[in-house]
Amino acid sequence: MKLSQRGEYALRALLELGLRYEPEGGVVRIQTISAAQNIPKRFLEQILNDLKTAGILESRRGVAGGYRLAKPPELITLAEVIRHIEGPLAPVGCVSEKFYEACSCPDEGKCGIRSIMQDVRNAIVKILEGVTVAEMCRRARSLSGSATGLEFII
Amino acid sequence: MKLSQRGEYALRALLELGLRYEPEGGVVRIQTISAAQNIPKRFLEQILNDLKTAGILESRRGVAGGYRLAKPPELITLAEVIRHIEGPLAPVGCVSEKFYEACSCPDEGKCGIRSIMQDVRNAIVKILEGVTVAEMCRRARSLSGSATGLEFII
DNA sequence: CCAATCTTGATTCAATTACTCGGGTTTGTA
DNA sequence: TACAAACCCGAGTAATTGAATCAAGATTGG
Repeated sequence: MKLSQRGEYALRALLELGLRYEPEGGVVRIQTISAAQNIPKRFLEQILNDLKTAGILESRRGVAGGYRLAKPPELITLAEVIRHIEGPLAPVGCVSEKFYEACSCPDEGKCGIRSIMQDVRNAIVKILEGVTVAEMCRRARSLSGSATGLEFII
Repeated sequence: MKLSQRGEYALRALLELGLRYEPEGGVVRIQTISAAQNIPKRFLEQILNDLKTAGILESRRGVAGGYRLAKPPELITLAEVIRHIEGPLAPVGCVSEKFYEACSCPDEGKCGIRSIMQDVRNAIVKILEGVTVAEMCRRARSLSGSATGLEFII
């Protein structure tokens, strides 16, 4: 029932990019994110690239290069991110909407477990589809009791 | 975010034992559960034994041996079962009540992700602590539209 | 040109998962 | 008292996944 390290790093990177996001703003270097969020740089490289192919991030190469959100943080849901990095949100394949997989039980239609896992899936999806990167940033700011959460970094 | 095969098998076995449970009833053979639920027998052996050490099942050895629930199905929650087989219900270690683990983020107290994962954990726990083996059996019976769900087996 | 940066694909290493096996111990029955 | 049917227990193993790491290559600003 756990999020992988990779998934957690992805969220942390997006939080960082969200906090630094401005509509017409620039790009943030991998190195910066890696240092701020304590994520192994080479591993983060992979993850950001992966988020880029998902259309969640965009990048600029070369000497002033880096990454930024490909769309406003209000439009990126955590469900979308986790689904791309981890796969299904559902605890068992047979209740997944986006990644359905049959299970080996005698009759899926009469499975008491399935019916419960359905509920679990719905609860998880409801939360993660309702929370955006913007909301995540809002919570981070409010917890740190500051305006941007970057006072000690800038 | 997924339940392991082992965890799923454990639930399926408990469903089977729940459907066959009577307060002063007898014991069910591994072979029977394995056949009914389509679970590799040797693997199931391990799992049932594990559930036994957790106090969820009890067993009888010898020629008329087998397993049964160690307590009435109304008293066995899915949360208890999954926690014993899988570990934490929480999607990240830093929001787990029973299996807390620090994460590598810069400040756990100010982490926007943590606050959201807290919500996810609570939603999952609320469901799984509220559902018992008895409820799982009730759902299975109601889905199969029969009294016991075992008409074709007995 | 060159140095900083992203890009890409391969590779490594360890842990976990999902089983499988061989032999042990217990127990009801004949 | 055999004996066979069951559970018990500890290893072992093959495949997969997870978490990085590495080495070049391509792009860009100055």
